[in-house]
Amino acid sequence: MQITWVTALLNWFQLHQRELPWRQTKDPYAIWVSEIMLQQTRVETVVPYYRRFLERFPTVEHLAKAQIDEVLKLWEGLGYYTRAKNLHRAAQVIQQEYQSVFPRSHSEVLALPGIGDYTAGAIMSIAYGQPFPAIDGNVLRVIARLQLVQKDISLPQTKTEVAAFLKGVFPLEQASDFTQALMELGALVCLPMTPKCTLCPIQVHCQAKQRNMQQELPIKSKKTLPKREKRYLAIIQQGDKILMNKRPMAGLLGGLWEFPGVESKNKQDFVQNFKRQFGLTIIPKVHKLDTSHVFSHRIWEMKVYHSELVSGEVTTAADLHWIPIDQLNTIAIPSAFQKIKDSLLLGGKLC
DNA sequence: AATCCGGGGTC
DNA sequence: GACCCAGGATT
Repeated sequence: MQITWVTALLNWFQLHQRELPWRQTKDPYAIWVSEIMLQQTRVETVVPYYRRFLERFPTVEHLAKAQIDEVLKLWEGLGYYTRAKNLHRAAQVIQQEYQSVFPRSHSEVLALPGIGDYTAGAIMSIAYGQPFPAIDGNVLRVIARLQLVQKDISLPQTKTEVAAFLKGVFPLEQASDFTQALMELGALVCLPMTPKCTLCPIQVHCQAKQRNMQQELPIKSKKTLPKREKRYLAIIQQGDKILMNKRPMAGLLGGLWEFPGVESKNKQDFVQNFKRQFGLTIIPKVHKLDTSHVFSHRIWEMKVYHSELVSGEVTTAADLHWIPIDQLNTIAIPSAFQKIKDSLLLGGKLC
């Protein structure tokens, strides 16, 4: 009996898997938290966030009763902040609908906010040992090469076909290891640009390698280029305090804090838009610094002005607060503004 | 099916 | 710079 590629992969995983904090548990809550953090985010980035999060919120109930602001603070710098909000909401659903016991069925897990096909499959297989495939970027790449999938992997249909293929080969007694092994192979060996085929445990089964097409696969359509946005920011100080705006919960960087700013063409436009957005009349005084921040679909080119507050009534659209400078580290500020915050802290009060 | 939603590592 | 990463929700 010839050894199957599934067995070869599982054997390789036993020998070469990394020691990761979420591999020391089968607690579905802990697995869930790790999978949400790992969405579009590298393992090394996640590890310290994961440890802090599980220490602060060791169970669903701890998370369910937390304030969203504290959850966002723990998520600060990790990005895709909707993940944190959905995690929090789902914890409350689990508390109320399931008496704080993490649901066991695929349909119930899939119905939780923030859990899609991938994460549902990952939880079902990794935590519960059930044969549901978890198809992420790693798995799509591995299978595209193994099976010579020459369709665009960003098409939903391609994912459906990969799911059907995986269901047909799923090892029923080792569902957890199989799911993790596929992703681990993609992360350590079957790399996007320069796959390490000589180290690959399933190289003899790989159709792409047989044809020397590893570099061409998978096929992925190009994403649209990010839009450039000119953004003017106001640093407004009164004594030891600085005026900060809490962004609306929905949308970009929702619920996080910013130095109040507006998209504007030029300095005059800045003052006008600022008045419209925040209800405050300001005079930009000192051009402190220029900085840019790249998002997936947007580039902010920011001009930062120390500004004088003249007058105004705060609009309901804004959520402005005077924050003591030594308490800036207690609110959730996204990476886009960290350079500005640092320059403020270094520069002291009168800059 | 297309678009929005972050941030950081790598080459 | 370009590419990618343990994707999901919305329209």
